[in-house]
Amino acid sequence: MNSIYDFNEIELKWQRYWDEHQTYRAANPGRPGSEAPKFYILDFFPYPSGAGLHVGHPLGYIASDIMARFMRMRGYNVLHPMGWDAFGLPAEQYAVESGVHPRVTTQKNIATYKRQLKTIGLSYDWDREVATCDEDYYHWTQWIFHKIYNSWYDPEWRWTDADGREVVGAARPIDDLPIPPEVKAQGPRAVAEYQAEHRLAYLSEVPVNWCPALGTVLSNEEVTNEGRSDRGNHPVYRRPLKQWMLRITEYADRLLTDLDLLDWPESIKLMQRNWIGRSEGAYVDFAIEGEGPAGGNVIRVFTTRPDTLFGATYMVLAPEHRLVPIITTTEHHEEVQAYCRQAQQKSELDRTVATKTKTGIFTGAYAINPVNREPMPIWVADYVLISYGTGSIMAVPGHDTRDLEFAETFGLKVIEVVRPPQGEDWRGFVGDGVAVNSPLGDGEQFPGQCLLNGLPTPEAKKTITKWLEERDLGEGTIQYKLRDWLFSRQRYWGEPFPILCRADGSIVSVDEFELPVTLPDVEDFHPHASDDPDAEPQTPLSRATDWVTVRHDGEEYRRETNTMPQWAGSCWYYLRFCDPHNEHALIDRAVERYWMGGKLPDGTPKPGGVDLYIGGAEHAVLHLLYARFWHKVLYDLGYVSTPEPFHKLFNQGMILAFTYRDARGVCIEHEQVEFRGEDPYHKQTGEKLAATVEKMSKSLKNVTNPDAIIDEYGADTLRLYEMYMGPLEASKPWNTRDIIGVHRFLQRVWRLVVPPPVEGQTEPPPPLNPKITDERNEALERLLHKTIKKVSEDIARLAYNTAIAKMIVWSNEASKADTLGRDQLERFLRLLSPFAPHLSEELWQRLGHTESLAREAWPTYEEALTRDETVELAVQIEGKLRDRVTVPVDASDEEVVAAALERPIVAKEVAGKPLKRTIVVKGRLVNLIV
RNA sequence: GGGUCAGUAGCCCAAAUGGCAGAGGCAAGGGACUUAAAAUCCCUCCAGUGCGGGUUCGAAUCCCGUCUGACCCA
Repeated sequence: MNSIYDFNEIELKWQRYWDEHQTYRAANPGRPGSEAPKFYILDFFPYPSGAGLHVGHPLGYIASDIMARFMRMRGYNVLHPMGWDAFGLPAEQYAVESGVHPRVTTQKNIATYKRQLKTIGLSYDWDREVATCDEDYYHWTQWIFHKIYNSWYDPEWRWTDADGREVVGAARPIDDLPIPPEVKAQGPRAVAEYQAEHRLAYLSEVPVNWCPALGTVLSNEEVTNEGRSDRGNHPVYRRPLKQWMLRITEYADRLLTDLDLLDWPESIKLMQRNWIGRSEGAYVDFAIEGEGPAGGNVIRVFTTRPDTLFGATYMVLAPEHRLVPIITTTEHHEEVQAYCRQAQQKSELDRTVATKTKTGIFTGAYAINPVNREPMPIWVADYVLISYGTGSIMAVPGHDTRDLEFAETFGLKVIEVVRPPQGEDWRGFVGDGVAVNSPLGDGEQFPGQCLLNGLPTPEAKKTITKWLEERDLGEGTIQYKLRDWLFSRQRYWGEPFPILCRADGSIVSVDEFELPVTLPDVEDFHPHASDDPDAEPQTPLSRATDWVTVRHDGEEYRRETNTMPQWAGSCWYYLRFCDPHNEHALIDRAVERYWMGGKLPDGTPKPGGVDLYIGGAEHAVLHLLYARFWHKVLYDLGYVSTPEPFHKLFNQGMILAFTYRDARGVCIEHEQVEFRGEDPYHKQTGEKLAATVEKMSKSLKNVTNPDAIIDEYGADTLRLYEMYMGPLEASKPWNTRDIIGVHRFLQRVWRLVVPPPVEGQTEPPPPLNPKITDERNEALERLLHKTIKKVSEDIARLAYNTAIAKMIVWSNEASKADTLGRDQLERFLRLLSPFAPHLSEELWQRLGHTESLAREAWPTYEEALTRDETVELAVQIEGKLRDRVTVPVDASDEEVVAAALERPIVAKEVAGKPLKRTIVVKGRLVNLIV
C-alpha cells in the first residue's frame, strides 16, 4: 500500500466505490431506509454552458454536500439530487451559428459538467438526475401548464388543506367557474370566451421588447440601457404582441404574506416584497372637459397619495394610453403623434431613470379636478408607463419628485398641500405631514366639498377616499407592482405549448393523456430576421409544417408555435427529483408527502418542503417567485401538500478573482503575471500591472478551472479550500497561493495514520503509524470533545470555515503528541469526512474498516469535557488591562476578586484604596473600580 | 436619490448575550533537515478594528454622523 498521500489515485478509487455501491441512494417510501426521518437538501441546478465549470460554480454544491453527508451520519434519509436546466438560449444561438442541434450541444455540456462534478466527490443520488429538455421531464412541465390553463382563480374560496391549514383563495378547475346567465344565453362560444378571460394562462396583447433583427422578444435583462439587444447590438422596439401570460398577479397577496412562513435571508424576502410591490391607495376618476369626442371620457388614475388631490395641477398619460389619440386637439395632433412614436423606441429603464431630463407634450385637452373643480391640462410624457397602474397619473408637483422636475421643466403650477415637519421645505416633500390648502382658504368652495385642512396624512387619505367613494368619483384599492408573467418566447429550444388552435381562432389544450407534445427536429434554427419592426414574428416551430398541422376527429388544428421561457422547467424540478421515474404522474402522492412534508421543531407541519435550498442570490426574485407561484397553483389543485416549496434558503457568496490590467486596460492572464514582492508585473514586458478584485469571467481572464486544482492538489483540498476561504455567504477573492495551507492540513492528517517512508530505509514502512495505540491520549481527549462540539455546531449553521480551523488545531496537536488513541483518530476522521470524504474513507479503511464511513454515526461529545478545569482571567483596574490570573472554572466571584488582589501588580496599584465596585464576568475577566 | 449588507494584521478570515482584539490559513523573517532546491518540521514577526463623536466600569460589537465597497430598488 502506498505510503504517500496519492490523492488522485485515492479519489478515483472512492468515487468508483461510491458509484458501484450506490452509497448515496436515497430511499423512497416503502424502501429500506425510508423509516428514518427525511432531509431534503437541494442545489440550484445549473444551466450547463459550453465553458464548463470554474471554481466559483461548485462553492454551493460543496457546501450542500457537506450538509448532506453530515445529515446522513446523523441518521437521516437524505435526498440530495442534481439535474440540468437544459433548455435555453445559448445552445440555440450556438445552433444558429454552427448548425449543430442544441440537443447535441446540451448533451455534450451536461457530460462535461457531470464529469467535473463527479471529480469533486459530491454525494448526489445520480439515479435521480433529470434534464428539463428530456421528453420524460417536459411531459410534466406541459402537464402543469395544462393544469394552469384549465384553472381560474377564485379569491373568495375558503378551504382547508391536507395539514389542516385554513386558506382563502384558490386556483380551481375552469369547469367550476360560474357562468353568468346572460353569458350562457349567448351560446357556447360566449361561454368559451368568458372562460378564456378567467383562465390562469391566457393570451394577451402586451408591449414587449421586440427585436426584429433577431426575430424574437427579449427579456428586460437582454436589452441594454441604450435600447439595443445585448447580443448583436440590434435595435429593440416596444411593440404590442400577442403573448401567453400567466396570472401570477392573482397570487400577489399570498406570495407576499407567505414569505413570513419561510426561513429565508431577510434581504431576499425584502427583494421579493419590493418586486411584488404592494401599495395601498385609491383610484380617482377625472372627467375630461369639453364637448367633442373627448368630452364624457374619464381618465382613471391610481395614486398612493389621494390626500394630495388638491395639489394635482396637471395630468399625464403614458404615450401608449388609449385616450391619447382621442383627446388630443387638432392643433396638437401632429406633435403628439411624433412624440409617442419616439417614446416607443425607448426602453423602460431609459424612460424612468430619474437623472434624465423629463420630456413631454401638451395634448390641448383639460380634465376637471373633482375636489376643487379646477381645469388641469393633460400632457403626454414617457415617464409614465402604460404597464403600471392605469397608465395615467394625476401630477402633484408639490409632493412628488418626478412630477416636480416635470413641472419645473415645463413651467406648470406647483402648490403646497402637505405641510412638512418644522424646518423642512415643502417643495418636493414626499413624506407624511399635515394637509393644507385643501381646499384653499377657509371653508367650502362649493357645497359638499371635501375638507382636509389640518388632518395628518393618514387621516387625510382615509377622509378623501371615503369622500370619493360616496360620490362615485373613485375608490380605495390595493395595487401591486407585480405584473402577469409573460410566458412565451419565439424560440426553438424550449418546451412546446400543449395548445391547439382551430381555424376559427378558438383555442383548446391538448388532452393531458396525449402529452408530451414533443419538440420536432428541425434543420433551421434561424429566427426569421426582418428590418420591419411591425412584421409579424415567424417562430422556428412555425416552419415545421408537418408538426404544426394536426388532424383530430376530422378537424384540422394548428399547434401553438411559441415555446415556454427557460424558467418553466426550473419551476418544479424539486418535485420531480422525489419521483423522477414516475411514468403515470408528476409525483406520487405518498412520495410527495414524505419528501415535501415534515414538521417544524414545535411539531406543526412545515410550510415548505425542501429543508435546505442553496444557491446564488442572482435568482432571488424571478426563479424563486415563479417556482413559488407554480407550487401554490399545484397546492390549490391538491397535487402538493405544502403551501411553499422551499423552507430554508441560503445564498452562498460569489467567488471573486484578481484581475490584472496593463496601462491600456487590457486584462492579462494569470500565467503572464509574476510577483516582485507584493506587486504584479507582466512576465514578458516587465510592465507593472494594476490588480483589482472582480467577478470571475472569461473576458476578464481571471478564471480558475477546478480540474487544474484537482490535478495538482486533489478534490479534497479543493473542497476544503473553498469552504475555508471565509463565511459561505460572503464574497471573497480566490487566491491559489492560499490553497497550500489546507493541503498541508490534509497531508498532516494522512501522516497521523500512515507513517512517512524513511529516507535510505529499504524496508517498507509499517502500514500504520506506530504511535497509534488502543489507549486514549488524555491530553488530546478534551480538545477532541471541544472539536466535536465546535464542528457539529458550526456545520449546523453553515459556518464551515471555523469548523475547519478547529480541526486544524486538533490535527496540529495530534501531530505533536507521542501517542494517539485509535478511537480518537477514528472519531476525528468521522468529523473530517463530510469535508474531505475521499481521504477520510481511505484512512478509515486503512484503520481496518471494511464498510464506507458514509453512514457511520456522527461522533458525540460530553459537555463537561469541553470545559477546562482552570481558566485564565484578565484583571482590569478601571477598565484597563493590568494582569492575568488563573482560577478554577467554578470559582465564585469573591474568590476571583481575592485571587486578583493577591497578584503583586494589582496589589501595588490598588494599594489599600477601598474598592468602589468589582465586576466579574465568568470565564472572562475581573474589573476592579477604586 | 432610497434601502440592505459589509469594512479587523501585507492578504483571506476568527472573536455568544458589550468583557483579555486573535482561532486558523497564506505571505514575510529565522532555524532544523539537504551538496542544493522542493517538500516537511520548529520558532518569530505584524493591527487596536475605515473615520469622527456618544453611551458604558468596559465598545470591533450598541447609538448618531461620515467615507468606501457590494447588492437591490427608483
